[in-house]
Amino acid sequence: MVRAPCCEKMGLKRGPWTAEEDQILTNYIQLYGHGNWRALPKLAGLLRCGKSCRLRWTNYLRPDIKRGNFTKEEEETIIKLHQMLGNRWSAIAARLPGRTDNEIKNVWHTHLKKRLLKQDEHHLIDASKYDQNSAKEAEPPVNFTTSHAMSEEITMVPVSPQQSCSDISSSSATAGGGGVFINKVGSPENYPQVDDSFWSEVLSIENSGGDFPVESQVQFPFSSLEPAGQGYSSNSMYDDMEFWYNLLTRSGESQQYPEF
DNA sequence: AAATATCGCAACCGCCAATAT
DNA sequence: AATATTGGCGGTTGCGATATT
Repeated sequence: MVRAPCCEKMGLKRGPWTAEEDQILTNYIQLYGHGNWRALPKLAGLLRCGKSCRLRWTNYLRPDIKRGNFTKEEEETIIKLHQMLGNRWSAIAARLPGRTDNEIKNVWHTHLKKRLLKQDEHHLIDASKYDQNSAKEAEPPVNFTTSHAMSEEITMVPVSPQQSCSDISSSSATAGGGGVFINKVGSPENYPQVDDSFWSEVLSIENSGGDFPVESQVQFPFSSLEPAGQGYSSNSMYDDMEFWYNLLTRSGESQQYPEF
């Protein structure tokens, strides 16, 4: 099937919105809602395509949008959620009231990603200093961690043994050969791992019904994450987002995230 | 002061899943 | 069941503002 273009280019305006257009769109939606985005511009008297109207509304005009700079707490939340969820901006935005996926995506690309890269470089430098200083005394295990789980950029960063303890606790790590190694990023098995106590608690909840309401019980969205023989169904009744949010919030109760 | 580079953000594009017919 | 339509998402681009040379 050949999909019709989103909007006829002929005669429809593109580019930045004027204050007048904003006003028309806002007034119309406040009066009639936005049942059908495709029909909306015609009904409202706007020379825009429906997609453009929807984007303008959801990213800018919606009354519940929080404007202004992101707080430190919001930035940290984005970083943590990005570690868990990768580039699922809408899922991240769902946990940041008043912030849009577009805004979060922009902040990530323009601020947070660069900041993390710089910090990774610092870690690299520190680690190399550590290696040089300690090489004469003993061979330290070469540890690696990454602060960009599931992102498009994979940065493998050697860390000192002391540092690795806290870092690895909230990252995806496997021990072996005298060192700790992070799994490759990008496949389900590389998603966040938490310690055994977390999983055993989850399993006990699942098996017993637990103290938590049904809605908040952790489910496994990926069959590859399911503990063997536990009888989990891959077609989870809850979506992935709920799973990761539960994982994040519950694991965060007892574990410290790495400092950024 | 002018030219150039970089940054930040709004908007667009193409794809896909969900829904309607 | 097949096809058409719509909404939503993530990636990318374009452009004005600001910094640097």
